[in-house]
Amino acid sequence: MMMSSNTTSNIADEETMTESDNRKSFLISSLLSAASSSESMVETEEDDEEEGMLHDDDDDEIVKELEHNDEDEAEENNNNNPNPKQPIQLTQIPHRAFPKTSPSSTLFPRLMSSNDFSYLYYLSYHYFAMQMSKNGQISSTPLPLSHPTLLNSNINSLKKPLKSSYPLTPTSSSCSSSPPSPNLTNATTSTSLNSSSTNSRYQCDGCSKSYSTFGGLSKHKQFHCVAQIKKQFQCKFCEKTYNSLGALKMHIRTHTLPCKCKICGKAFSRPWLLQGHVRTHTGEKPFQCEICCRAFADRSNLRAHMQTHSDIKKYRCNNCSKTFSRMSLLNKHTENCLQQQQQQQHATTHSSTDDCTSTSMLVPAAFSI
DNA sequence: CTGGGGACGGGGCCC
DNA sequence: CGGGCCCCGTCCCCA
Repeated sequence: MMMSSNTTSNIADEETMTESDNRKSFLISSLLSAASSSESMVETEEDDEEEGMLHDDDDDEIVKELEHNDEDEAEENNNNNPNPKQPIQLTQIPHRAFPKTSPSSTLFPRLMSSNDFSYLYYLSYHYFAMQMSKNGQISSTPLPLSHPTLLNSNINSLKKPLKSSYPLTPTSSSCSSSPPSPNLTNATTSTSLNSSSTNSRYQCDGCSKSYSTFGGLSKHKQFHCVAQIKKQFQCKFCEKTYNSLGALKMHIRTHTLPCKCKICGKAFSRPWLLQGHVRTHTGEKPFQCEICCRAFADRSNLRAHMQTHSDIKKYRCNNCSKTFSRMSLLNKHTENCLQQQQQQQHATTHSSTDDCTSTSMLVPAAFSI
């Protein structure tokens, strides 16, 4: 069994690596194609705010608890943006780098690992800087952290000290030539701003990192601030985290189990699970096998049953080519088959290298065909 | 031990 | 955004 899980994880790792490469290639191509349009690739501050305010009007009690601070932060974001029509022309461009409706948006939630986001944001920001440079608004060369504008800033006046070691340089100075004016009249905001007249900073209240622009802060909150992301999408009942609020809500149902059977009182996470359970009481079996006319209450069970009518079953042992209707049967078989194989190998040779054969053991026939 | 069925969980997609 | 549904998967039980 251990070997089975190991081989499975090996395969999964390989697939993950290739998927990761493909995603990066996809992202790069997306960015390059978007670069062909002068308005592309630039996320607006409005977009940042919009995505930062994911759940303002959410009336789900549980989610409210999870996000009880978000509304305040969102409001603060609004206050931090005193003049939406401020100079950064990019704010008027109603375009997001990764449109929600594009195929990339369906891929996007899978990219929520910190590495992917860092990579993604780095590329998008690079293009952002290039566009700004083309427009003559900023220098395309990021200022080093030792730039005089930073050295001269009164770091001590910050609510918390600026951590200059923060890896992503876009926060440091690239847009500092024309930052939107921080709302110094807002009490909450003003406490997190640098009082320096020329280097007002926007500070993340989650991790204390500060930024020269509101956009930089928004980007940080959206993509990099672990505290923010974790708070937005982590389940309060367990350690699971999700890339979207909808996925989190769906998961939370597995804890709250809102659907209860009126007959036996058993609770389920979703209505259709309850519906299937009720069939165990009523005896209803709406799914019938077209071959033997046997009826089933569960479609998945019918599907598994259909495998019994087929000579070629879905899951195949790559070692002995025997096929199975279910993965669990294949796993059981694999254990024994692997042990037999190892015994044979041990008997014939003292070679201990059997990784390759074991790796192919768990590949389902559906994937190997 | 093997094969199959029953019951159920959970992520994702579609409307 | 939520509900319904699909699909894949697991666990348990039994013949």
